[in-house]
Amino acid sequence: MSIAYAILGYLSWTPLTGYDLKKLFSESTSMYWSGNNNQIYRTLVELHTAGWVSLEVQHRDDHPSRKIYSITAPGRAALRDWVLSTPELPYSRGTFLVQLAWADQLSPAELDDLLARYEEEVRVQALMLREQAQRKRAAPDRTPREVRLWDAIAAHDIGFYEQELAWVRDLRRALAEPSPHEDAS
Amino acid sequence: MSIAYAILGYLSWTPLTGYDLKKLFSESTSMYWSGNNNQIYRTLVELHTAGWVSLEVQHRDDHPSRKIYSITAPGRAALRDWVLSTPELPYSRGTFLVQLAWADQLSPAELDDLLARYEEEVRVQALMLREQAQRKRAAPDRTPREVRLWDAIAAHDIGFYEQELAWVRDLRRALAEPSPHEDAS
DNA sequence: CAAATCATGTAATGTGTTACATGATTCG
DNA sequence: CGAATCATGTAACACATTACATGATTTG
Repeated sequence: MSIAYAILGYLSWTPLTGYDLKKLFSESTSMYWSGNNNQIYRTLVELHTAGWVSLEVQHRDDHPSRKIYSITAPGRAALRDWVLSTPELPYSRGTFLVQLAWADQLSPAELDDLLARYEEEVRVQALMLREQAQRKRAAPDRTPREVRLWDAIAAHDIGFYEQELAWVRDLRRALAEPSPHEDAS
Repeated sequence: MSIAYAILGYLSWTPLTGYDLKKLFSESTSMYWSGNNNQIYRTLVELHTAGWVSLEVQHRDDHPSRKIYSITAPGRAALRDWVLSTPELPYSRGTFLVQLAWADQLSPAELDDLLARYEEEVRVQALMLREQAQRKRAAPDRTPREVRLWDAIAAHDIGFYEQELAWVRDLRRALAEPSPHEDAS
């Protein structure tokens, strides 16, 4: 899809500068683009030429001037169309599964160590997200349903890492036991 | 990381051509690169200049000639190092959560319809993977532990979509109920 | 006064996909 | 004989990240 609609989404709340958007993206896990400005500034230019955002340049002596972007009516319509468009399947990615695929060359101890390191990373991440979700409980001027949706999004992220944690723990437990059926009659 | 180690991994089993690798990648969900050849052929050249693979060109009159790649000793060492390297956190991605973030502009019916369409897509995918996992139960000449690892990888994929399914069903159920705390005293 | 933050952007590079191009062989 | 598969590769483009560049303001 591209970052364009995520930017339109934020602008549908309130006008923002490129720098504001950059911060929003780097703070959010679900809006996963890593707060890199190349894409943001380029996309804002594209959105502007498409007529989906308008901009007001704020010249200020003593201050660097800011470009404040606002969503336009066509922009709102485009956002709405996109939100209603057929959703795509999500996917889970990480190099770890690829590492694991070729991990049979490792000794049992090495393999368990690898899994333990992974488990620890995932555990910390899950914990972090859970805490963060509680801290962020300040709903500004959003509707109750919107708050619910954002809560569901946060819960999704947490669930993902908790599922990952359960999976790796299961695997470690299974590998610790003697291999099944190996001495089949 | 890049596709390079996945290629080395496959070659650690048996020598293969670029075309073979292309098929392997497009068949596998966990080896997620979509079987596109640009990357594969380019990477094979890079691996060759790095000395991690060797190639034998099979000229055959009447047939298109094939380049058969084999892993070298340094290639095996590099693969082993990489497998032992610090695993990275996985991430779940999909545009759907971004759509959902701005879905409060929809009517309740539109929103539920969107969620229903997503649920259906995810349900089908989970089913497909579950069936596929059962069909693929033929272990060639792999060790029992390796079979276990690959089973775990398949289970991971299935678990991901089943978790997704449970999440979207929960959300639909929650949204069907009257909003909680809305008339807080 | 040094470091962090505000605010804009460009350059280089990496990663990934689709489509194009070529030509032989095999299978229905 | 037409379509699928084998087998190689290139071109164009989309998406993403890191690093660079500039310069003012605020904060410790």
